[in-house]
Amino acid sequence: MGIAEEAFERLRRIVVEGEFLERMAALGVRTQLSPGLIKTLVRLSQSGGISMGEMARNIGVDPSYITALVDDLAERDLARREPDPVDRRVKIVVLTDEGRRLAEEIQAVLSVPPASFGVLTRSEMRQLRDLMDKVIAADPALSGPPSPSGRKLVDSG
Amino acid sequence: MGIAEEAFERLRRIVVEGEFLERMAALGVRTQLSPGLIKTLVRLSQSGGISMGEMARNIGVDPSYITALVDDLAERDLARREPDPVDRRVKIVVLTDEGRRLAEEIQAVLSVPPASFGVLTRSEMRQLRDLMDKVIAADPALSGPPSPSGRKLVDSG
DNA sequence: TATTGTTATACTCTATAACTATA
DNA sequence: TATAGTTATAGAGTATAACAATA
Repeated sequence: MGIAEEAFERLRRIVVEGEFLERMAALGVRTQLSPGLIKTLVRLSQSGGISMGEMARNIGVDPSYITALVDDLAERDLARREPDPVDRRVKIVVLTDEGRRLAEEIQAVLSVPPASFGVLTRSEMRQLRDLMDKVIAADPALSGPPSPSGRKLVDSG
Repeated sequence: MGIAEEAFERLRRIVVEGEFLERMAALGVRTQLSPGLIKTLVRLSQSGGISMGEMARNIGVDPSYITALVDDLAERDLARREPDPVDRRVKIVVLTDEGRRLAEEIQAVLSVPPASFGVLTRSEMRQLRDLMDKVIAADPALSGPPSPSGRKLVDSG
């Protein structure tokens, strides 16, 4: 196993096997939102208004399931459909104020590092963040910022 | 957002939003194994022989579902139940040779870093790995090695 | 004719409750 | 009586196929 593999294997274990998973589960319980709904909400808050189809490609599920997902969010008053001004087939999904608030709350929770991160010094954390930024910048699917600055799609599928 | 949050938020994005997810999906398609089965297989190869109940606690699902999971693995000749020598209620699940082979193959795939890791220099990758090791060592749920060296459970839940 | 979204439906994943065997 | 595992069943989560409206 090369160094890159070793490094990534650690990364993966920390995220998918560590304390983080429990936190996701707890988040689901507290918000009463399924993983799919949480993902949808977060992506919506990153893109600030995308069509049903874009969303389907974006989070990698079938369009018919987006209908169900958005129905669900709409029933909870977290999102709503708006007509596209130029193509009447298209519906744009936008977050309500409450949806945006909840999405931000969720993202905050997701960003809280596991307690074990406490062993790193500030300088090590900076190092880590900079390394991660370099990797993210090199991944076209990730390099769009999480702030609502516009598009950022897998799209080319 | 502090530096720790920034660092972890990047980590999380790389693993859960990047190329890695597609790879997991592709793995599922190729092996015809559901995420639950893959997780079970990998955990089994890490512990080399645990009871149904331990497994349920270990991967965090209901015991009844472990029955279904192991039934499925057994049908595919990837695992089998063996009687516990001291408690006749207990069944020990062990991988077959083919199961072990497949589990190793899966772990190898999971460890392949995304292409974007290529932007890191060797020294940066070493830095990254060492930082991750430090974090893992501080997380009691993670600090058991993935090699088949015995137990390693969440257990205290 | 092709595309966006929806509906109806079915299949997969997972949990709850009741049960059997053993302790 | 309590615990390990199983069975039967029900509920989420998600996809496929057929459809309506618009392009």
